[in-house]
Amino acid sequence: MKIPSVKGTRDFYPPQMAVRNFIVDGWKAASIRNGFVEYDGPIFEYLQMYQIKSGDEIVEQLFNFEDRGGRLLAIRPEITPTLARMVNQQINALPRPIRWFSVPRLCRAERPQKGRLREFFQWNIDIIGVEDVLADAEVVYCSLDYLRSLGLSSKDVKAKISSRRLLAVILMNIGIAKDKLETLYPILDKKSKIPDETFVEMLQKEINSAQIIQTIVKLMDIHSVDNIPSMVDLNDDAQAALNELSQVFAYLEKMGVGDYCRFDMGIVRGLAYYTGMVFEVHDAVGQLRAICGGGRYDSLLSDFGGPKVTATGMGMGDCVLEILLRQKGLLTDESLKVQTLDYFIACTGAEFVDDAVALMARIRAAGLSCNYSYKTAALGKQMKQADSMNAAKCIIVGQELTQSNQLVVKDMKSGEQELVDADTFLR
RNA sequence: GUGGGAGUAGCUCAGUCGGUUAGAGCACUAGAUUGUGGAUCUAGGGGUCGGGGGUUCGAAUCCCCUCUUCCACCCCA
Repeated sequence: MKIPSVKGTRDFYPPQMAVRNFIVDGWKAASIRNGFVEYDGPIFEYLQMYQIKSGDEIVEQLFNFEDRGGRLLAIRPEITPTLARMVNQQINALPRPIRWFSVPRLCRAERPQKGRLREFFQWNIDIIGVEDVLADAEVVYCSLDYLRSLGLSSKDVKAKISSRRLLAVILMNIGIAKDKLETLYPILDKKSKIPDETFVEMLQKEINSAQIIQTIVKLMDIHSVDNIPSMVDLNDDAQAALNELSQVFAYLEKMGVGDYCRFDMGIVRGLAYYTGMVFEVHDAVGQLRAICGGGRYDSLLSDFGGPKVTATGMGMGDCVLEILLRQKGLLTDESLKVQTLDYFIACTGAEFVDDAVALMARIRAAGLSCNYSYKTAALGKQMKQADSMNAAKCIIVGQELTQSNQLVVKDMKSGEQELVDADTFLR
């Protein structure tokens, strides 16, 4: 009986594993050079943890089960609640600021589609305990630093940045009632996916004033915070929020990634818990879903029973990223090389197997990678194997050993070979 | 959860007005090549045509159900 793989999961055969490692290794390297340290938690938690942050509707979107002790558990669909729990548990002992990263394997019981599977990896970085918007800028920078290191330029990807706080005060400044905000957010968030007429129609259902709608439409089209004051009369609250976001852009400019970044009021993000800057990185064409997203969430720790501590962070999944990298041809042969070897040992007859095995052990003990063929048949076959394993060098153990105690060492790239004394080799 | 496209060898696919023993390229294995790799040539293995049911003398082909996958919605932490 053949059992298929489960819907929305992937098997990582060596070539796919090479891609995954390429992505994950890059994430870790970027985290470390940006001054983050790694953490991880369990892959399942109490179901309740996810209900706290996302409500009861979330239950049907994650994999949950009851253990033999009657505990209601869920496989983690995100790691932020775990982070909040872990930080809260040791909040007084942890030196601040907390700059942590993780690359958790996550599961969500959603219908799979392009760029979204039921099991995936997600890079998370978070800075906890820094109120300055410099931390927000750093989170954006870190994401872009990674993408840039892969060879993605500002023509390939764009960081669209906004601010929940600014959005709220601007909308109220132009005459939107506070209790209308929550119904408007999803509409603004959809703007980039729908025709302009549809956008206006949706606004008309919520807003009576044609002038206010007109102002919103205009605001949605601007891509620099500098243009906002000329379009809206700002009160002190709004001016403060604007200054804050301007500072984020100023920092990003200083960090050298200003050309990747632009203001976009259409970035709202689904989660209600964002309190300040929010951002998403998209492919420049806008054909894929977001590559990454994040923002400031100042009440998350307190939602999980901890103190009110400010935080900002970002998550980036591997699915969309891989699609983009393939589209841009950035998964090179070098990055996808499944195996490389320092040495491959070929021997020309069964009488040399003992010598070859001893040599193999000596090379491996020296910390170098080495492989050999289980068959001593045709030398050509063994050379072929050496080639397919990407061996840098091939050692031929044969008559030279009995005649003059020498090994043939062949450089597979140049094709040149030399005779080396067997006793002094690697010693 | 809703709607649409697709499923034939490990991969990419051809093959349907229903008809003999289901094909190609790539990949894999072996040989040409028993002391020299990437190339070439030759041969071979590998398929219950996604699964189940139905129509029929006869189904990869037509019908129904189901599973998987892709795409668009819902949602997106």
